[in-house]
Amino acid sequence: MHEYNPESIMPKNTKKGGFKAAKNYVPKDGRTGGSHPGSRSAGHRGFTAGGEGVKKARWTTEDRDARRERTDRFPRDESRGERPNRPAYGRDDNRGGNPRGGFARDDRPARPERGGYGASRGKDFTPRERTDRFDRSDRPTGGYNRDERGPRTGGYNRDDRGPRTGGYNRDDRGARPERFNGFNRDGARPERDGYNRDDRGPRTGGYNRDGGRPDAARADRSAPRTENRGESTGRRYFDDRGSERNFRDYSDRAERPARTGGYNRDDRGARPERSTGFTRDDRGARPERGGYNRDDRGPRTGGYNRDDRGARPARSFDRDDRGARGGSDSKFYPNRDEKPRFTPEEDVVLERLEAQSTLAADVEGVSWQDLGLGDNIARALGELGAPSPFPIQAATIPDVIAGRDVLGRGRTGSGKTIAFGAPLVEKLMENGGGKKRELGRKPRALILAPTRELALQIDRTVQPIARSVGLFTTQIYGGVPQGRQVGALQRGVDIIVGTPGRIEDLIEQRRLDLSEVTITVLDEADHMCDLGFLEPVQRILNRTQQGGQKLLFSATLDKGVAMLVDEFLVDPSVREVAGEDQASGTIDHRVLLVDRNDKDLIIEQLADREGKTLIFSRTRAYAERMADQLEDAGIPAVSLHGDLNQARRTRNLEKLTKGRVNVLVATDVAARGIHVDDIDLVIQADPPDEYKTYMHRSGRTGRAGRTGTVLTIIPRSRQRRTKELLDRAEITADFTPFFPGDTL
DNA sequence: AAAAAAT
Repeated sequence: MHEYNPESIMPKNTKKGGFKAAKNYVPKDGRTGGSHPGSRSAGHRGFTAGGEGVKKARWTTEDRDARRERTDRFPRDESRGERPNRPAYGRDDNRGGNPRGGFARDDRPARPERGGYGASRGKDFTPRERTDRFDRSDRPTGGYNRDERGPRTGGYNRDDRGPRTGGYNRDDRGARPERFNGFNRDGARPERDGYNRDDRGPRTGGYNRDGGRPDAARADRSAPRTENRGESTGRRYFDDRGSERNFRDYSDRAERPARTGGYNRDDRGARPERSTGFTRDDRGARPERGGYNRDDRGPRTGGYNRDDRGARPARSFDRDDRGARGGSDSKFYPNRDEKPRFTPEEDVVLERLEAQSTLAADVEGVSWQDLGLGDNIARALGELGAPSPFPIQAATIPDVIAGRDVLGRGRTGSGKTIAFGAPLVEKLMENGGGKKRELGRKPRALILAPTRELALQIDRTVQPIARSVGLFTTQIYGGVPQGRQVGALQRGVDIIVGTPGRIEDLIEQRRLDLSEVTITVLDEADHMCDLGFLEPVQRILNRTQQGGQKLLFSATLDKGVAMLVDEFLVDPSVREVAGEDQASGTIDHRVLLVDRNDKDLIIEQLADREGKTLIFSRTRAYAERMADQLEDAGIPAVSLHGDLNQARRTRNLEKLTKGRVNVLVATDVAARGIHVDDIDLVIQADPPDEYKTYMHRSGRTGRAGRTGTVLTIIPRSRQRRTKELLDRAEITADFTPFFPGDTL
C-alpha cells in the first residue's frame, strides 16, 4: 500500500505526482485525513476528503452522486484505470443502496465515514456495499439469510458435515456439493465445485490465504457471479482488508500455485518426517498431526484443499515431482531435504531443557536489585505492577545479565516478558554506554514474536522499562504503514520488537540493519521454530551480530527449538521453575461431549454470561461466523483472526481488554502470549490439534495465579484423541456429555 | 488451518 504520511512519503514516494490531486491532504503531522488513523491519507482506503469524519448511516442518492463526482476529480484513479469502472460497478444492483446498513457489528458502522472516501480505488467502494447483502452471507441479509441459517446451521451445514464424514470439516466441504441444502453456501456451491473450482484453482492456488477465502468466496457465490468473481472476493466479506487483500489474492495466486503453493504443501507432505525427526518425537504429538494430514488426505481425492491443487495446472505435476523433486525450486528452501539429519542431538537438548529448576520458595524476599537490575529499572517494574520478581524472572535474569544464552520455560502467565525484557535493558545499559542517543544509531536488541498483537503487547511492557534508562524501542510489524516504523529507525532506536515478515522486509529495503544487535529474544520460541517461521527466523538471526546473546522463551519450550539452539546458541542455560507446570495451575479443565448439531447453540449459551470469555475456533471463517451469531443472539462479541485488517484486529482485541465486549472469538492468532486481564472462561469451539496449542489457549485464563475455566467442546467421536492430547499436556479433565440448556 | 510482508 502506498503511504502518504509524511514520514514515509518524503523519502520514498516522491515521484507520485498524481498524489497532488488530493488537495486536502495536509502533510503536517501525518494525521490529517480525519479523526482516525485510517483516514490520514488520500491513498488510503479510509481517506476522507473533507477531513471530517462524517457519519452516515446510509448513502442517499445524492451522496452517491456527489461521491462519484468527487471521485472523478482524482486523476490518479484514471491513471489506474480503476475508477472508470467503479461507478458502473460499484453500484448496486446488488447492493441496494445501503452500504452498510446492515451491519450491527461495531466496526461496520464506522465505515461510512471512512469509506467516505476511499475515493481512489475502485475497490473501496465495492466491498462496502456489497457487504450488506451478499457477502456475509450470514449476516447481511440479516433477516433473511439468517433464517436460512438457522436451519442451516442447526440442521445443516454443519451438521451434515458432522455425520457426513466424521471426517470433517475439510472433507465435508469437498463433499458438500451434493448437498445443496445450505443456502448461502451451499446453494452456491454446486457451481463452485464444478466450476468455481476451476476458477479457483488458479485463483486460490495460494494456500494460506485461501484458507480463509473459500468461505468468503463461497458466500459470494450467491451474488451475481460475474461480478464477484472479479474483484472482490475477499473483500466483501472482510471488508477491511480491502484493496491490499485483493491485490494479494491475485498476485499471489498467480504465482503461488507454482511456487509457494507448491511449497507449503509439499513441505507439509514432507513434514512428518521432519517432525518425527525431532520436533516432537517424545510427545507422540505426531499422531495428531498425522491426524491432520490424514484428513486432508482422505478427501484428497475429492478433497477440498486438494482440489485446488487439482485445479492447479501444475499440480499433478508438482505432486509427482515431489518425490523426486527434492528441491527443484529450492532456492527458497534449499535445505529441506537435509533436515531429517537431526536426530540424536535433540536428546541432548532435551536433557538440558529439563536441567535447572529454580524453586519458587527460593525467590521469597528477593528484589530486582538482588538479581542485578539497576534502580531505575526496578522502579519502572514497580510502576508496571511488578514490585518484586516472579520465580521465572528470578530464575533467568541473573543468567541473562551474566551474558549467557538462556532458554526459559515458564508456564503461561508467569511473567516471561519481564524475565527477558528487564535484563535485556540492563545489558544494553552496560554495553551501550556512550552512543546512547546518537541519531540513527543501530538497534542493539531484537525481540521477535509470532503475532503482531504479541509484539505490540511485549513492546508495551518493555518500552517503559527501556525509557526508564533512556533507551528507545520501536515496533516493527506488518499490516500497518511502514512509514512510522522507518522514521523511528532513522531517528535511532535501541530495541526492536516485531514479527518476522516486516523485519525481513525492512532489512531488504535496507532500512533496518541488525548488524549491531547483540541480544536477540525469541518469544514463543518453539512456535517460531514451526514450519513457516523457522526459515525467516534463521535468516533474521543470521543478520544479527555473530555470537550475540540469544534468549529463547516459551511456556512449551521443547526439543523443537533444537535447530536454532544448535545453530545459534552457545552453551545455553536452561531455566524453569520447579513444580510450575501448566497442570499445577489454577485452571479448571473440562471437556464437553456434544452433538454437532447442538454445538453452536451450546456455545452461545455458554458465552452468555458475565465475565470475559475467549472462544477459540480453528478457522477464520468460523470465528467470524460465531461472532456474528453471538451478536445476533444479543451477546456483544468481536472476532480476532488473520482475515481482519490490523486496525480491526487491534481494535477488537482492545474492546475485550477494555471490557466493551465480554466475548472474543479468535483463531489461534490469540492462542499465544496475549494477555487480557480477567478472562475467566476459555471455550474451545474446535479442539486443538496439538497439545501445545491446548496449553497456550488455556493459558489465556488463569493468569498470574487467578482462577479460570477451560471448556473444550468435542463430538464424541473425538473423545479418544482428546484424551491422548490431554495426557501429553499432562492435564486432567472431566469428560461430560452436554446438551443445550445444561449448565456447568 | 493459522500465522507472518507488500506490491
